[in-house]
Amino acid sequence: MHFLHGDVPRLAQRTCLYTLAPLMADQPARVRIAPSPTGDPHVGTAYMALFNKALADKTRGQFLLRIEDTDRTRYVADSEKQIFESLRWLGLNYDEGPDVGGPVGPYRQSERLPLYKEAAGQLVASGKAYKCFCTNERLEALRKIQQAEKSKHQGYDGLCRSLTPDEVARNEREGKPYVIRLKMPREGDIVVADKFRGSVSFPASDQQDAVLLKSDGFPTYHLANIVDDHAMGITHVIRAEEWIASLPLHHELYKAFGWQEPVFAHMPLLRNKDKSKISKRKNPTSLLWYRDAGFLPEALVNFLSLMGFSMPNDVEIFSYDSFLSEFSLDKVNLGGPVFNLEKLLWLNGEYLRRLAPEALAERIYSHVKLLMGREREFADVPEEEQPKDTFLKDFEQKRRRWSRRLAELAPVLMRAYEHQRGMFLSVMPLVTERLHTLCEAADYLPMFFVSDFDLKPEDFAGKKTSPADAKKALVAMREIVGRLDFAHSGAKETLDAEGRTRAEGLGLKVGDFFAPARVAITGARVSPPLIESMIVLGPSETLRRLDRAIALLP
RNA sequence: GGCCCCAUCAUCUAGCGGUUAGGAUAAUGCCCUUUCAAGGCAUGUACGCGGGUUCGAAUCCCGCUGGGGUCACCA
Repeated sequence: MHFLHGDVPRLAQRTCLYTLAPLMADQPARVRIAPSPTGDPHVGTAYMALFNKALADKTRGQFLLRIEDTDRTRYVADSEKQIFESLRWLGLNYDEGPDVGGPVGPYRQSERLPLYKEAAGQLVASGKAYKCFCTNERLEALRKIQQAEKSKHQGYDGLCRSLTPDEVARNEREGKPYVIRLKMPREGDIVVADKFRGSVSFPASDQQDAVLLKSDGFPTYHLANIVDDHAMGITHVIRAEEWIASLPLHHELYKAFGWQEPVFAHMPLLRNKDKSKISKRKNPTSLLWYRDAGFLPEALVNFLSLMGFSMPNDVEIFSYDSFLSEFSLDKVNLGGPVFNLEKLLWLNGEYLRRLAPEALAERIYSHVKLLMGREREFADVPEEEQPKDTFLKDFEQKRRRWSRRLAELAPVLMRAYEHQRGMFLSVMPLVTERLHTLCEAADYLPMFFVSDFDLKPEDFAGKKTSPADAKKALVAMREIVGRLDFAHSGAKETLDAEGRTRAEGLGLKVGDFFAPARVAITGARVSPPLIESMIVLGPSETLRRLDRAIALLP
């Protein structure tokens, strides 16, 4: 028998959790996300929303949205609305929330202020918390000293904890502002359960008496969070790993109130390329960015579910429903996943390619509509504001250019979709496999609806071919096209075969023969397939473009 | 720095004591090809290190190292 080290108690705890787990899995879970309306809706919020919602759906429970707007200094007016919209865009709908209501509302913390005040008062009355009159100056000075001394204990020293009732009363009479702090234990370890980790232990001596109620009467996150989670019947708190450090405080708060603590499950943090916590400077973090760039919501959700979770049999492309059928909290991988935009781009392309022409056309139409009138937003940005990462910088530049083009052409493209539906649909097969994002359609779609290319003779010359060669090829091509029956089912093969014959006759490589026509027809060297494009455009437009190019060349 | 978390290819990951360590993205090469894609095929690349436990460790334990998070009257 070997009973070594300290692993016996830990094992015992794990065993205990595991035996409880199956029982709990069948209970409907009430879960929530609690974002703050302080800026653009964050990709991390969507990530947490996904895993929370999955647990709710899996257990036939409820998923709620609560707005944590207790910080008046960081409040951003539009933010809340954008959170609603982004979650809806992603299909991560919530059962209860500020804009949909529910039985335990209000779902906005600024509307629940009396609750927190009362809760804090209750703790003061029961001796679990106390009023602290320390000034900001004192706190700052304290912090400075602690840092200078590299003191083991960082944080509030608990001075006001020992104030007599008389002193408290006098301070209050004098109108001194105060905060309410929780009395944290000072000895021993604080051990808290975490669904993924078994348990996490913190030395109590490292803890400080945290502020629960600010001097402006607003609660801190910690107080509001616990009061609301309890009042709203939250059973599982699935949140980001950055919250582990406040686990002891939350645990002590539940204890102080005498409430049952929810199951905590701390998910890994999404990371930048350098492994640091995902951030605006190093990665697009705004959900609005992903929508504007033309990512499909289902692809983004799929991608997010790949962060820390994987399906059986190496399946990587799957719907939310199939994700759900396999989902389980204990399949979550705890290593911090790097958010890899390149892979998301690939995945989005996969989704795009699986869309039927009608569906793709509709998505492109909606996307163009979304960008309409927003040209100025997509103006080039100065070098110093561009991302440092070369891949991202490059993509961002292209994305701005694409978005600008789509925004400019929005009226034309929307009219085309509405009034030339057949033509619009027949273009879809030609662009679909070239797309990774919807905005990339800017490179392939417009040529079918506008022909104002600004071309010069040099544009028709190749590496080894002259404008004169180009002219010869174009004239030959015009001849072929002029005779071609566009309506015939074999038109493509005919044109291809005749083109090859003529190329040989002219002593040109097949590629060099078709290249000038490509420029003439599509306005670019890189384009959708030439012959198919001509067929979609029809004989008169094709000839018009060829003639114009021929006229342009000497 | 204190405390806490984490650790399989460059990246996302499979693996839960016995595998030629699998898949995907990216990269490279070839094929297909009128451009660009998409697609097909192929190649290289990983169990951080050191101790245990065991007949046998990527898998279990400990230590180290590395990375990350957190140390507010912000969330």
